[in-house]
Amino acid sequence: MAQQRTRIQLVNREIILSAALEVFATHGFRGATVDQIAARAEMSKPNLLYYFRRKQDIYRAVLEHTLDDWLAPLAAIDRDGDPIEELRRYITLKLQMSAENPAASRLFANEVLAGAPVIGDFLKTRLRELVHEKAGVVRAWVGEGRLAPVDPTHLIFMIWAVTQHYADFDVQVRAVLGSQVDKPGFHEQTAQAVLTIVLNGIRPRD
Amino acid sequence: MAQQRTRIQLVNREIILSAALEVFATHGFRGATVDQIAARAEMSKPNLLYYFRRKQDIYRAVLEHTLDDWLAPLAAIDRDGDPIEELRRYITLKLQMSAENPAASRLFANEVLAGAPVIGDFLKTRLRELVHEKAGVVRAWVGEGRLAPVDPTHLIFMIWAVTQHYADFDVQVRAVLGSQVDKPGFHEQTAQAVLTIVLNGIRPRD
DNA sequence: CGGATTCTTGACTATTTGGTCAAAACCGAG
DNA sequence: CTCGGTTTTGACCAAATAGTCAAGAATCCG
Repeated sequence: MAQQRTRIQLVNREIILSAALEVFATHGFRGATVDQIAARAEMSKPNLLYYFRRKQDIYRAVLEHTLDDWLAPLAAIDRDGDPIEELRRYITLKLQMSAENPAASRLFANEVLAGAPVIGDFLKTRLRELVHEKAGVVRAWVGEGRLAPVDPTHLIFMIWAVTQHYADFDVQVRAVLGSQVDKPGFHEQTAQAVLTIVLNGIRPRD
Repeated sequence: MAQQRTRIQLVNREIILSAALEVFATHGFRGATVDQIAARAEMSKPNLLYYFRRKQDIYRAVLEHTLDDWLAPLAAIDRDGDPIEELRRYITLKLQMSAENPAASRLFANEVLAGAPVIGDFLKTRLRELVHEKAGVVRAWVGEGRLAPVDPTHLIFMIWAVTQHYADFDVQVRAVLGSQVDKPGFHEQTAQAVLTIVLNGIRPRD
């Protein structure tokens, strides 16, 4: 009974996680309420608490549910590929994720803004190691003259900042750009603009 | 009596705004509590509510207190200056503000993440106008061949994203970089890295 | 079908939280 | 010092919120 998952359980846990993602992404852990999540999941609060006994449990589950996806694109950067092409792919992938799942980006933003009480360990271990590894790759590329001399870690931060900005600050972007955000081709135009600047910024000059 | 401000009032309002900035910046409006703010301001809750009658009033006051400063650097971009130098100055100034007053940056981040319920109008009017004006300046520079062909609005977004990232995601930056964040010269090194990539990214190529 | 198990929820509790109020403490001008 | 206004706070209230519980409804399995 402990680990057994019925079909209903699988379905309902998914519904809850998806509802909770939206609510936590908008208001953060402290600002979100269990009632809000239950309402969005269209079930009673006690029913929701039947699947996750505490608010914390839902929050942790949502975070874990998203953490791995988040790292995948960075992990995929290949030391043996062409530097500009690898970074183009990385930036494109991150922009795509921000566009397709902005709530995930906002969830992290809220968690980090609050001081990363839950994912602090993750940041200091797995994330840190991965960044150092990939910074090493970039550093090697720079050493071979295949990239302009750039600080590898700050380059990674910059890519995170820019790509996640379009998810986290969507409301601001909309306020400035208006309806054109929803026009087809907007994401491509954004990708084009970001790629132009960043890739030109790191392309080796002679 | 209505508008009269005694010395004590001026002092205490400052203390409250400063305490509230920290709390709202960390937990957002909904996640922050009046008790937390009162504790940080080292006064009783009723005393705090003597100066600001509602939580909303404190929040609005803190936001307004910070909004104008936030726009100043962008407003200072001068069409008649050298494009690269103007943007270097803008980026440097924004990075400096993020370093000196990270709480202000986080306050906005939280507000925008929550859907900008309070500053939504501001974003759609004053911010929008200012961005369009300065985008026009950048567009003119590009037209004159003094900058590489870049989308002006996305350039502004990119600068915001990168500069504010170091304030908003400070915890993450620290997790990855460790204690070196506190070493003297870190901010200069960051500015160097950011300026190198962005400015090279938009410098005209021939 | 029928009994055991799983799922669902109305009603409830304890705690937290935003906000009030009246009275006490404080302060500053005469 | 004294008196009027200002500031401060302990005690309180109502609403919101996390979480419980027992009992009813649905589902599964033989």
